[in-house]
Amino acid sequence: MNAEKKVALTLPDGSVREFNGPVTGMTLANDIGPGLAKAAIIIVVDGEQWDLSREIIKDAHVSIITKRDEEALEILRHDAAHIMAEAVKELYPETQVTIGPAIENGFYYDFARKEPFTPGDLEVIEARMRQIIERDEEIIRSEMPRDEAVEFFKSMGEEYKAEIIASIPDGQPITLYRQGDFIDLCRGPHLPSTKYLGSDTFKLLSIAGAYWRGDSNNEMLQRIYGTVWRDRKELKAYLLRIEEAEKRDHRKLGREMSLFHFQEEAAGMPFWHPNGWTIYTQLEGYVRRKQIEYGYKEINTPKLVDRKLWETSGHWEKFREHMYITESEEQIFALKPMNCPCHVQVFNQGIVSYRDLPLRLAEFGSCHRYEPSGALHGLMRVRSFVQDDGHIFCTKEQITEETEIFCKMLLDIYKDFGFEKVKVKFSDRPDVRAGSDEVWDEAERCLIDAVEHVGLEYSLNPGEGAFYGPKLEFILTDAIGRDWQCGTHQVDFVLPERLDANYIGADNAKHRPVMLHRAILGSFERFIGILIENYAGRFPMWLAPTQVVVTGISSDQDSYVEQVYKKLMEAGLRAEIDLRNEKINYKVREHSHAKVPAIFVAGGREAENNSITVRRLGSKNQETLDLSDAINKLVAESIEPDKQ
RNA sequence: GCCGCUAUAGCUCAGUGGUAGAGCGCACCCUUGGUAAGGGUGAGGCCGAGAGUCCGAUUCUCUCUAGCGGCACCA
Repeated sequence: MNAEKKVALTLPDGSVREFNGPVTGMTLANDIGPGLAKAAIIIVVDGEQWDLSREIIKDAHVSIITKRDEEALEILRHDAAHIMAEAVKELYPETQVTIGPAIENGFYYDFARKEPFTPGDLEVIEARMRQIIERDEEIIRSEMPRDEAVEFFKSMGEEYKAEIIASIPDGQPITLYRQGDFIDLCRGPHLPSTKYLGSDTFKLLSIAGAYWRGDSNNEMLQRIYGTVWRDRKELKAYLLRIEEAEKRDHRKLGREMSLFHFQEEAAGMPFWHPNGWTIYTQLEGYVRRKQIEYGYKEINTPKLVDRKLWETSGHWEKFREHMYITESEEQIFALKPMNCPCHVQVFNQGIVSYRDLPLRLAEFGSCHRYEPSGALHGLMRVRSFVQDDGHIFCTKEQITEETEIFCKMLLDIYKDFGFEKVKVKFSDRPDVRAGSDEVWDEAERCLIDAVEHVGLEYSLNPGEGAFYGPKLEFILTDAIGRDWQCGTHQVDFVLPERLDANYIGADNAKHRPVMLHRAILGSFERFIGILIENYAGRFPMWLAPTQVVVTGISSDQDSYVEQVYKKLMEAGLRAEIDLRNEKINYKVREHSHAKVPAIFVAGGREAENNSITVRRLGSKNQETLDLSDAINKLVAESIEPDKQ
């Protein structure tokens, strides 16, 4: 013992524990207390996560991580992936394992196997995982020289693993983890044994295809997704959360509320029903007013444009496979996939003076793009859509201010839908780009300055800018915590050049304007999809397709109900009348399911004294009001947020 | 586009090698009922499209189309 070097470990509270020689995390935990030893899963040694069984041979700052710690979930999820791989290898030995990381809410593992996995297999695999957990297999770390490791996995028929090892840079140790008969290449760290993963804290969710190494040129593997939590309660809560999200699915609500539909003959192109179109036109009117407020001029440009323009703009070369092309009298046209070239055409009419800049042109531009069939997803990814598109033509000196104004406008609009939290991603120059470094330096600086001025925090997307300029992406968070990238703001030095846009400067010479491409909603289709899910179909009064339904208790009140309906319509409300021969219970139930925000009920009493009983969606309370008061209240509530 | 699954009434779904069924919705009748389903009767289907096997296909096989879960894509 004395021959060994002493090891002093500093704990997070600053206290130091000394040991006569190398010590494992588990020994340390036991030394501190048996409770901790039981709860411990890994140890952080000088900022690096280590297995508890690994010997610490020199002085270090350490902290023991238990199941309760934030980092624990990732470890548990990663281990679940290994346990699943072990189960799959036991059940289907012909399967090759590839990679299986922890991800948000869970994990996946990609397998190479001819036979497809079925949903039934998931249950079998899950049952075997529980057995492996019960076996409480010790998870043992070891290192192996790289060539030996390659040979080792090759000899087991694990070609993919061998390929991964071969691609690990020289000098990095190859670590293996063994649990039972299963050995996997892994960076670690792992739990001390399989039992640390609770047998009722995980669930396998789905099977999906995934390309080897994420490259569509490679073969497709089978991916199994699972979710893992600290305990049974957290798991149940998560599964409930998935269910709740499914209830909000805009495709389901779109059908139930008759907002829109899709059909085979126009895949990816929505057919808007009266209810959905009401939401759409309300939204459009709102954005139109906002655009006027922020100094835009609205225009409208052709949907079908000759190929020559797309050749000049560069789209024919870069974007052709996404464009719908048609021919008429030997002329080739394309449905516009973007509005920018047309906006430059408007800018180019007549002569623009520097005094006219910045010129802000907006269009609710109807675009078509041929999206890959597998990408289509309800309203969220469509082939025909309308952008709240805008292009600002300005001088380089105006970029910062214009960007600032745009950020303020975007925040202003998002706030009206309850989206208070907005994240910003800044994408700077890509490797392949147009324009000099000086121009990029300046443009990037302008965007950052603007974002900082309005007090937004941003994260960097290195090299993700467009080839024609840097960009900002704006991400909102919906009512159930999901992020959606909607807004975008891009600097473009190239298109004005290609389409020969100029203005006359104070020096009486021609100059090239800068173009800023920008959108706030992105597309109306997608934004409405997001709104449907955000509100769970319960739209605020100003957007609700039907704002109020008026109905009677019995047919004796029919004529009064008709009077009320007439007054509601005269007040400009989107009202419906329900004179069906049904009981009030039935009608309340049905209109509640339809998510109508207000139900006006008239019985004998109300008809008698010119009042109405109001029931609001989501509440069982009823309130009887004087009819004109009730109508005034609804009218007030229906005012669009920008008019309040 | 790729892998897997799915396609039956307006919706949700059951079912069968001998051309179909439920619930809800819809229509009509009875019921006039005070806030989340009153009762009865009835009408609805080329079982996604095309081809093949078979005496016979909604059912089995293949192709296509669309949808779903992912992957890739989102310039």
